[in-house]
Amino acid sequence: MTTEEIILQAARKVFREKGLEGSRMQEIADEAGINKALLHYYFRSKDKLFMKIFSEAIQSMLPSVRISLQEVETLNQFLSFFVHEYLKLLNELPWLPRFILQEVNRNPKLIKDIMGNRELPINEIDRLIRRDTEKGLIMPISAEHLMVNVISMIIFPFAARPVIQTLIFKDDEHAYKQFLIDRSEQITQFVLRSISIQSKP
Amino acid sequence: MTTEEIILQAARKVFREKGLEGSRMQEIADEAGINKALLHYYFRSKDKLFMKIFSEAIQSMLPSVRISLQEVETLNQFLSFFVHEYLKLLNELPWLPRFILQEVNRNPKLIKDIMGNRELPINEIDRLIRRDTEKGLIMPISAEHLMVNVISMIIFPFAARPVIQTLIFKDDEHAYKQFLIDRSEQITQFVLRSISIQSKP
DNA sequence: GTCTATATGGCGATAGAC
DNA sequence: GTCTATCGCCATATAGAC
Repeated sequence: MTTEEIILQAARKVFREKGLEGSRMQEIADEAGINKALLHYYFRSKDKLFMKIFSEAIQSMLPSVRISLQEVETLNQFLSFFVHEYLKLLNELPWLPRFILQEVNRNPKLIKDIMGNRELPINEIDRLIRRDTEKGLIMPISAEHLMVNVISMIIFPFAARPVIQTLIFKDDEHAYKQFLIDRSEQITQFVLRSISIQSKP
Repeated sequence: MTTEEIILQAARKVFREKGLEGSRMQEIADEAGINKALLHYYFRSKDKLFMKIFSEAIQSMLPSVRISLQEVETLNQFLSFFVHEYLKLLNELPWLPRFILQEVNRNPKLIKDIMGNRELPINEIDRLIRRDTEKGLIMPISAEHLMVNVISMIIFPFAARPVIQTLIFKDDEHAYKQFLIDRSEQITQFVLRSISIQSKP
């Protein structure tokens, strides 16, 4: 492994845990087992090194919605797929929402700089909704509110884990882990029940 | 207004926007129109001043759930009330979720120190659910998942405003404000449709 | 490329005059 | 109580030997 890659790995770990302002170049150097000056030799400044790590994170946070939209027939299929895939990602990278929100809130320009032209294909989702509404499969609903609802339920428990764990689970870590395991199933059911036209006994 | 209150007001503004590590004592002093040394005269240290501001914020974030639980007959009533009251609070203090999450994620001990024994009355909500389930009014659902769903949908658009505004609303601020106005109605409908037993044409 | 040593600046905090 | 001046520390960044 090259020195550059060793530095990046150390920087990832430290920046994730402490953010830009909370991290020290010395700590990154220690983590990488090298000297502080080498960091500047490879990346010129702390800000430049941070931006490398941060844009990596943003990239992995933008899920392949487009792909899933193309493979899908109904809104229900799309939503099940979206929830499942997104939660799979977050279970592998549970620190992602915290890291991104922390830095973006401190410096909102970061989003535009990095995300560039990416955005959620609201129009296509809206088309799916209307098609299924006309077929009598689902109730009409605003695409924006629907997607914000779904995304909120997926991400928030990761973004606010310490608060939720204390406030709702009385700091029972095991209960919280089980909660996260059930989450995919629970969100999907919750959303589909809300938009579906049902007639249950 | 006393000097102490002037300082507190300046500190609120600066800490809210930049967090503990992002704020400078000099900036607070400038904002208050006084000298840096006076801050230390009144509050000894930056940390002590910050904790004053932060615990204020936490207190206002804990809504009067208990009160609304006592005034309520059915789960539907409770949820409508809860969503409405919470969003009313956040519309007055939209910076609250960002501020709290930012600091809590950096230092998770803060929650326990400040919130002390407070927690969401999950057991009472669970009792409400079971009562209405037996009456055939609603479907059975986990109280934890239900409340996390509701809280997520309420808070997340405030906690992640910059991201959502860019990703979903293409930075159209007017559209985002209208979205927030509709939010209370939309969340309530979304939740009640999901848990209710319906038979619609 | 990698190190040691040092420059440079900024910040929290304190001393002490008024 | 409020100010000016300054201490002491720590963090980023650079100079320069190897």
